[in-house]
Amino acid sequence: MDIAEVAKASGLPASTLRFYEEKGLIQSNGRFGLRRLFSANVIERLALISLGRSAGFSLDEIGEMFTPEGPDINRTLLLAKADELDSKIKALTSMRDGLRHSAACNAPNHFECPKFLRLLRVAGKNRFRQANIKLKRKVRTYLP
Amino acid sequence: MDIAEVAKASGLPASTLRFYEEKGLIQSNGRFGLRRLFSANVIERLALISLGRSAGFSLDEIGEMFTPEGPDINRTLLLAKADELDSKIKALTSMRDGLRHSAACNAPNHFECPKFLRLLRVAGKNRFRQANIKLKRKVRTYLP
DNA sequence: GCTTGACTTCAAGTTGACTTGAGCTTTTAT
DNA sequence: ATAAAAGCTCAAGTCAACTTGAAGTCAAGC
Repeated sequence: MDIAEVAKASGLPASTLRFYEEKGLIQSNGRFGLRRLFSANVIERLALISLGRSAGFSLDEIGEMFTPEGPDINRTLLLAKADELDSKIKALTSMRDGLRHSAACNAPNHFECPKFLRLLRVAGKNRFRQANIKLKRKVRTYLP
Repeated sequence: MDIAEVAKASGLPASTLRFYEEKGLIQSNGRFGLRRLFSANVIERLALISLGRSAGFSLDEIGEMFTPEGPDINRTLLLAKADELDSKIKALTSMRDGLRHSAACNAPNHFECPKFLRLLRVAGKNRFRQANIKLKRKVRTYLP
């Protein structure tokens, strides 16, 4: 397949495909003149990348999942990611419930609605930041 | 409360709190000298912001949820966001299942495991990009 | 009364994930 | 045979969400 076909099939712009190739997330298997040639299985790989992105993983993290550094390290990493997703799913679910409730609720302000506040507090229990932000943030110096 | 107390209670650095205030996501209610004073309810608001961020909303989107432009527009927006979250939850769930399966599976490569590929295809059905990326991306010129 | 340390502002820097543009080459349609 | 369309590379630009740094202010403790 040439890059335009991959773009069409995956829904990603060609520039993104070149960028992903440069990052090592996908491979082209040869050239026709200058032009990259891709094999069909790149589509599945791109689907997985999109899925991972939408789940909040960084491209680097997705890359790690593809290239197991050792058999056990990889397994452990995958399970850790799965657990991370679990708490993300919980947060999303309470966010969703909160939004639905807010839409139905006739309190003047969501912050005055006890149901909303309860959802907020429940959700706050498994609080976390986005993975890629968490990783790069240094130890804070604002606390004693 | 002064900014350090808010930082401690919310887990966010003071610089972020100033940044959020500048963006209009939170308000300080007065000053003591130069120093901002916050009322205690800012903590709940920050919890909601963190929750929204972890659910993948941009700060601008979160801001929109706070400031209803009209009573109905707001309600519709909230429900739309809730639906968006629903498909996000589905994607995360299949991603999580895929990861857990991969960790347990002994196929040499996840792409050779039919169970994994099936999960991938199911997840691909409700494919989407991250909201903030989707919003800024122009109409693509790569397709005919 | 002066130092200290927590605060302030404002501008500039950073990071991840792409996109855009310039300038070139190659394929394809006429 | 030639021009348009599609690819290519490589550098630079963009955007959101913060962070960092410099330079100043101010209340509190000694």
